[in-house]
Amino acid sequence: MRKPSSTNSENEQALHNYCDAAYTLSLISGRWKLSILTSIQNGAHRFSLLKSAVPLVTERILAMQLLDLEKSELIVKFKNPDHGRSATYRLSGKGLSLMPLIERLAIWGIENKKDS
Amino acid sequence: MRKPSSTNSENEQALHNYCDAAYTLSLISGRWKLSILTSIQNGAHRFSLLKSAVPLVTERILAMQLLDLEKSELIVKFKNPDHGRSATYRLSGKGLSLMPLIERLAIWGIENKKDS
DNA sequence: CTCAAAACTTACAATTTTGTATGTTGTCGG
DNA sequence: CCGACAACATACAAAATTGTAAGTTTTGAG
Repeated sequence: MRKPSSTNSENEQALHNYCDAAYTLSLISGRWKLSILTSIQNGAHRFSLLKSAVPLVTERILAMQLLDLEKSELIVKFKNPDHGRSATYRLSGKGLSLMPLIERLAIWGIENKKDS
Repeated sequence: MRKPSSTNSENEQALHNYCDAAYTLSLISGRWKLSILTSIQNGAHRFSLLKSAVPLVTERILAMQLLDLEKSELIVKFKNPDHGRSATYRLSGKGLSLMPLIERLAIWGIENKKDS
């Protein structure tokens, strides 16, 4: 779905090469990703659980974001070989190591959210 | 440029109400914002300085992101009343308080960037 | 005074993300 | 065996972001 050669994606690459924070940010930016990560951490390990843990997300978007997170290696998908269609999602070590940072983002948000 | 009533923006609002980290993230997501913030911190206080401090950014996008950051109150724009067209950009208190978090994002990025 | 540069603005196009609707495939309870 | 449900996939549309090109004011140097 992404063009490998467009000014847009080339700029993104270049940015990630000199701005490490922007690289990290890119892994977690995506409408529902933070909510998904915290939901998984809170025990929602299955697709249907995540669907209700993350209000308003649609199945398509949820599947996409899960795939992204998996590609970024923040989560791991375990397929149960017995049951063809049944997987569980868990945070990877990488994902876990990111959670304290996300927690700090949340704290900052609470303290600085505008009242408007 | 944003539709006030679209599923997209309504979802964003709802998300920010229950996920504080996502709120914070939304203030700094935007292709060049992190690079702009760190450049300002490093002394690039003028438009033209930022233009060269942030490689590849175009004037239009730079102006947009600066406006966004100003609206989010992460930076402050000081207009020199003597000179009509001359402003300086500084980090606000809010912006400054976010910098340590951005630094941690960068550290995580360095440690976890894939070698691929 | 004149010309170049700074600091934008405007109109437009390409790219990317998000959402809607519907279809598919396997599994499980009864 | 059968319909319901979980866990996706596909085709499409809407919205949002990013980039391109060019124009507009000041202003400062010469």
